[in-house]
Amino acid sequence: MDQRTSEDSQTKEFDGPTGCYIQSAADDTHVHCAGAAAGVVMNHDPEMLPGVNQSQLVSNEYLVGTFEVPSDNMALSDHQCGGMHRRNLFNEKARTTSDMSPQSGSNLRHANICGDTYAKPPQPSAPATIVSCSEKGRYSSEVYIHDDHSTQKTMSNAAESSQESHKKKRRKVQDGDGDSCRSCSCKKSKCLKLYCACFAAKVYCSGLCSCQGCLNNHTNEETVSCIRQRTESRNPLAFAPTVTHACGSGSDFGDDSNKTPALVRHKRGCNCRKSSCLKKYCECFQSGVGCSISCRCQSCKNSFGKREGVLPLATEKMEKGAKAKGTHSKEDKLAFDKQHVVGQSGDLPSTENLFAAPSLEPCRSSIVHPSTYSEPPLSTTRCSSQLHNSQSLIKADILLSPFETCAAEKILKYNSSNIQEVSSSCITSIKVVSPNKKRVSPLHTGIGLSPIGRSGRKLVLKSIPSFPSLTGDADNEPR
DNA sequence: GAGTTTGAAACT
DNA sequence: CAGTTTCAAACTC
Repeated sequence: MDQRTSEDSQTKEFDGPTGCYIQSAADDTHVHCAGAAAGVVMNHDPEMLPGVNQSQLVSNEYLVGTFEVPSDNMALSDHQCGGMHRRNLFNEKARTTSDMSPQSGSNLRHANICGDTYAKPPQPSAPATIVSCSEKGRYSSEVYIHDDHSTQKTMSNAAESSQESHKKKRRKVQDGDGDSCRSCSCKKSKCLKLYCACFAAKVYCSGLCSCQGCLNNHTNEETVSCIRQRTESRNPLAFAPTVTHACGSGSDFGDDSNKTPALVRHKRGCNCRKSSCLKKYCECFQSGVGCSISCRCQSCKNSFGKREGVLPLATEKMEKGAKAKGTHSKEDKLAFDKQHVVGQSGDLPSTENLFAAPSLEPCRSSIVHPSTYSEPPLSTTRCSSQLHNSQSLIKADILLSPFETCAAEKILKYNSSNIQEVSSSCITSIKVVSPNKKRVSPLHTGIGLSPIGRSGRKLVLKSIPSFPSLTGDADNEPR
């Protein structure tokens, strides 16, 4: 039965943020994506490109073809795979082992086992998928990925064992300390939304994952790239690290050694209501950092530092002085925070504004684990090179880069021309723990190093337009 | 291991 | 932009 013709065997989902259609069918896998960098026609849907053999199509960059993999050998190394990253593998549809015909050609699989996608477990409910991306006609190329049934079949063994250890793996992974151990268990998002920890971390899903219908793999580079761009265009901070370490003294740990340094905070903060920021539901807690004024949590009891523990820099020093005399109640602190934040925001962007700017992106990439970060880091040199004088610095500070915020501070402080030195030491993201980037709260300051706060001097930032999209404006910046 | 809870992300 | 829904991880039993 050709399930592609069956209406009830298909589901189509329009991915609003990405502008893509993800269409699922019970029997086939299609990725149709007019992606940003597409220009690649891979293994095709024979219905769409009749007469073209799956192995005949060659991408612009990689050979697209098939190769044989023994059914019990799922762990070819990336080296073994060579450059054949783009291959027609989709694990979407888990086939029962009874469907397999090892004696036939079905054990000659189109397997995407390169790199971190090897040994990817099959996707039990995985549907065929069509991803169709179109963005205002920008893209003219398409990517077709035709799922080969045998591909799916061959993965089922791995899937079973993978599913078995799913929970253990998940816990283990998340107890880990880096992207190298990241995994996900996505079932519906196809690992193409920020729900997916791998996608959010800009890494491809790996054999550690137990996701279903995963499209976040080397095979779908174009699709992933397309959707990443979409996601990022919607929220420039979508892939920014959530925990940052602003520049400043390393001794800023406050009085409580159990608390994280005041400058290490979740960039957007959490929004916890019931967990009291004491469970891993809380992104701050999960990241091992205290809550900050950026948070909107209720009943914060974050053991790494309660919400009131971190104030915008404008108030931080004042607060330190206050702490020496005693602690504030939370209500007092909140009132205190609000007062100061509002006071600042009227005249110029708060430091969180600066950090929340899309410009964080260029610098983020430098801190993502290189082995797992799947895209070339954006140039941090660009950021630095923009800072040739105070004027351009300030502009860049707003429009481009978070570490330039710090650079701006120092420059304004010292009127120094050693921008690059400064910027390189400014904001360091210590961990990409929780990839979620939902809110960009413009009015609070969590980790900022506001020059205002230190000197009381009001900078000439208020006339600077709010944050443009990262890609566009950043690219337009003078270099 | 299944079911529930939680809060971020996505959607309307 | 606020409210709602979806999603996957965290958690509980």
